[in-house]
Amino acid sequence: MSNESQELGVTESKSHRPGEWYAEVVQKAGLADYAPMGGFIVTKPRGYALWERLQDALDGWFKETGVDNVYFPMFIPESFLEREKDIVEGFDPEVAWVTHGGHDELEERLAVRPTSESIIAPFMAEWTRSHRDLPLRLNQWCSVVRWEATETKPFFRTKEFMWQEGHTAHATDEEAWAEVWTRLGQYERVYEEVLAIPVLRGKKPEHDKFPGADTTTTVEALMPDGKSVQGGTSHHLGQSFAEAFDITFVDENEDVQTAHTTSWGLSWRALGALIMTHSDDQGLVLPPTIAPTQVVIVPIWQEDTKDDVLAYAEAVAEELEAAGVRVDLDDRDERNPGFKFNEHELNGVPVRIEIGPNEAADDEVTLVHRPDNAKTVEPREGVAETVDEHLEAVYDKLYTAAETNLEENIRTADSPEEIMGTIGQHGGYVAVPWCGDPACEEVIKEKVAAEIVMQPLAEDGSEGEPKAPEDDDATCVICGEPATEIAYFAKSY
RNA sequence: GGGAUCGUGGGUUAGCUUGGUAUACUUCGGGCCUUGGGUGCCCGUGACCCCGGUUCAAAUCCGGGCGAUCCCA
Repeated sequence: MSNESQELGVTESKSHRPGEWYAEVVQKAGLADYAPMGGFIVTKPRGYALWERLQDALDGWFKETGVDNVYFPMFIPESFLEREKDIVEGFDPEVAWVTHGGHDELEERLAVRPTSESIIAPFMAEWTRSHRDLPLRLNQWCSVVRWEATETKPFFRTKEFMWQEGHTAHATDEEAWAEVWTRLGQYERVYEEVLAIPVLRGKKPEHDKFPGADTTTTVEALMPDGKSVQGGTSHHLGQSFAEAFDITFVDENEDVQTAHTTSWGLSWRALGALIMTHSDDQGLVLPPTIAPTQVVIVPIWQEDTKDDVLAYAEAVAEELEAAGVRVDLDDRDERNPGFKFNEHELNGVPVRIEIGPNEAADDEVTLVHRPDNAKTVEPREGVAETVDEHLEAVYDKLYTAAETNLEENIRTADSPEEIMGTIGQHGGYVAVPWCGDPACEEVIKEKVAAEIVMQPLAEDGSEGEPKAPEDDDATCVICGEPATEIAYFAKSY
């Protein structure tokens, strides 16, 4: 930075102080502000635009695969919430309650939804009469509130957060499983194809499932500081919700059957992962897939070249726009190019095109990649195609870097001490054979605040069995009993 | 759940130890200058987180709250 007193950009270091750095990027790149109440944020236009792109992608895939959008009230009567006991117990400590309407106390208090199973399920029950009504696939885009006392972080953990929650009912267990895998696959896809973040897919250990679920599956992303983020979850709810809320149907043989249900959700925590994964000490870095502006053109002129340069730049902008590129021509007169470079870097525009008298004279454009400042001079001819190639190259750079980080940070261990030592030293995942006893996890958790975040699955299309260790005689690294499962330990957000 | 640090114009910050008129940069508005990495000049707007206490007097000292960040469980 040429002038230390000008702190328009990011001043914190990602590697040394990730917490402060993250907070600064979020604010200075104009993604969000802190709200007056602790734990809430105000999502600004550029931040919300990211959410909208993610939403567009997922929503399109949902609709292609038989899901209809709906909207249920944000308030849930207490009596509804109580119908599924695991939900009550699971969410009780973090439910926000409405007790008054105007000046009058309500007869029955209303929960601000922490999740909507208990208000959607009764309606699914009403709407499901025969096997012909199934499968029933509903989704809603909304916010939910979980009044956690723990420390909050914009997008990663806020008391109110935006998400989508899908709720489905099926005639058979197999169909419900197929649903669980479809949605988990779509979550994996949104991370890998839109956010440029590779993920691990697996299941949560039994004691860490969604309240009331039979199985909770998850995609986990590894952050550069070595902590794991639960990127999205897809739950097989078995028949417990269907029983509690009476979701039954008459089958082909005129017998009454209980449905099998699923639910699945992905929140704006995905944006937290996005920001954390790719951004650097210059500010935000975004993959072109999700960047509100994919290309910024910065014209560089002298007094006598201004008209020519601008005309040339405008023509390039128009051509790109016509080709469907989200392009912005930054022709502000009151800023010099250096200022603009810095500003667009802070905001995470993936590709910059510099156009000055030299480019205009030689029928060229200069392209610069945001992640690594790689500079290329390309011919003006066919600029739209060239830009597409560069956008793809930027995506690949980001994905490859994240993939390398993930691959290099999955380790193994032969003892509890080694698990703790490895996580303490490197962070990341430590994969070990595990007997399945939560007490063994507790041993690690107490000492280093790392837990089992994920267990790889035996195979897709299965019923969520965890993958077994390759060695048939494997023993639990912690207690020495026979181990039939593999567990990934990590610190988590 | 426990501990630590911090809170001054929109952003960054000086002042706080030793109480007395609040410093500068930047942004923003206006004017001039002109442009290959935060350019230069002039003018203007704009702040002591909240509540209470001590005091003639509080940004400063004390207590409580709220908020932020970090560390540990």
